[in-house]
Amino acid sequence: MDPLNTPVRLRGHATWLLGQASTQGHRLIGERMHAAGVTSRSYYSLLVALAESGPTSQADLGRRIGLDRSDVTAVVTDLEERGCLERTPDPADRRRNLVKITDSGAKFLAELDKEVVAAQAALLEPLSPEERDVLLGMLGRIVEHHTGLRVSGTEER
Amino acid sequence: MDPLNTPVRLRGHATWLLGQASTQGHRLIGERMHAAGVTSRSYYSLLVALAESGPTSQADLGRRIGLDRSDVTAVVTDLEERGCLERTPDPADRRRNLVKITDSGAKFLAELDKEVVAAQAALLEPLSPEERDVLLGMLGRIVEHHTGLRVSGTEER
DNA sequence: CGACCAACATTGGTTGTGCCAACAGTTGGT
DNA sequence: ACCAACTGTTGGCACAACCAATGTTGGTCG
Repeated sequence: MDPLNTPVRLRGHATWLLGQASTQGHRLIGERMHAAGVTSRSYYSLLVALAESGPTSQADLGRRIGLDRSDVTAVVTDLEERGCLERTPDPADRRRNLVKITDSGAKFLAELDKEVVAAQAALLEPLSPEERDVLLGMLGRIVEHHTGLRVSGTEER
Repeated sequence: MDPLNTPVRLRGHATWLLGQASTQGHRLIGERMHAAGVTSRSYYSLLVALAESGPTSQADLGRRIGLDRSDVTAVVTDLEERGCLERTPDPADRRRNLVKITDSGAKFLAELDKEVVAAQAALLEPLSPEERDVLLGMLGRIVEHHTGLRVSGTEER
């Protein structure tokens, strides 16, 4: 695109700016993810959710990261083939699969995490540390307002 | 998704927050656009670009709003059938189509504009007017830094 | 002048992602 | 015994972004 001639009226809209900024962020993350051998951002989300709360069902994982059950199946299958997680039938509830992260998976997640953190820094580069906090706080409030999500950093009393 | 159990590590990342906020914005705009009889956001962008700078070629329009030439063709065709714009071969350069907005198109754009502006307000509702300015300013700097775009509000000297 | 390359609009196709529908197996409650 | 709800899986749809090939026209350079 020709950045210098973007219509003025568009550039002032929050939705447009958010979309552009989000695209840049996804681009930065996508590049680094791809270099680490992963095509989709869902892989990272799922591993994070898995590491944060022990063995769970696939449906639960999907609900937590906002991924459809069907898509969870694909990601889990792929990550299982890579040895990043184990998928075993839950003896207590035979509908479920108990998904557990492996040591190899944890190492892989650490790799991805480094890339993701680096991408954040690259994206926010033009902002000072204080400004970054302000930005994250405001974005958190917006997301919280529209989704009911309790974003961290809101417990200031 | 289950907003209450989103992994903490995800919620703190700027890319995740930006993605969520951007999604909310697109949802709000999408709903209102759909109510106004339009399916894609590109329609609005294209009309804005067209209104802002007289008759132009399709390629130019596409470059300005970041839309592929092929997609521009589809949108222009549809908008032409609705009577929102006129597409005539450029006598000076017979490769091009001269695209010009019509009165009816300008009226339609005004309608869409109302919806878009309302969507901005809805999205930023939890922020004070001053905070909105700060947010837009910071987002502008991020976009500017990663795309080379000169976002309005940066000419402070 | 002719040869060549760049730009234009159009058609058609590919990819990635989110979402929905149906299915069989399972659980818990009434 | 029945029924509603849940689980994992497969398959498909819709939409946006993007890419490739085509026929045409403009401009440039030898």
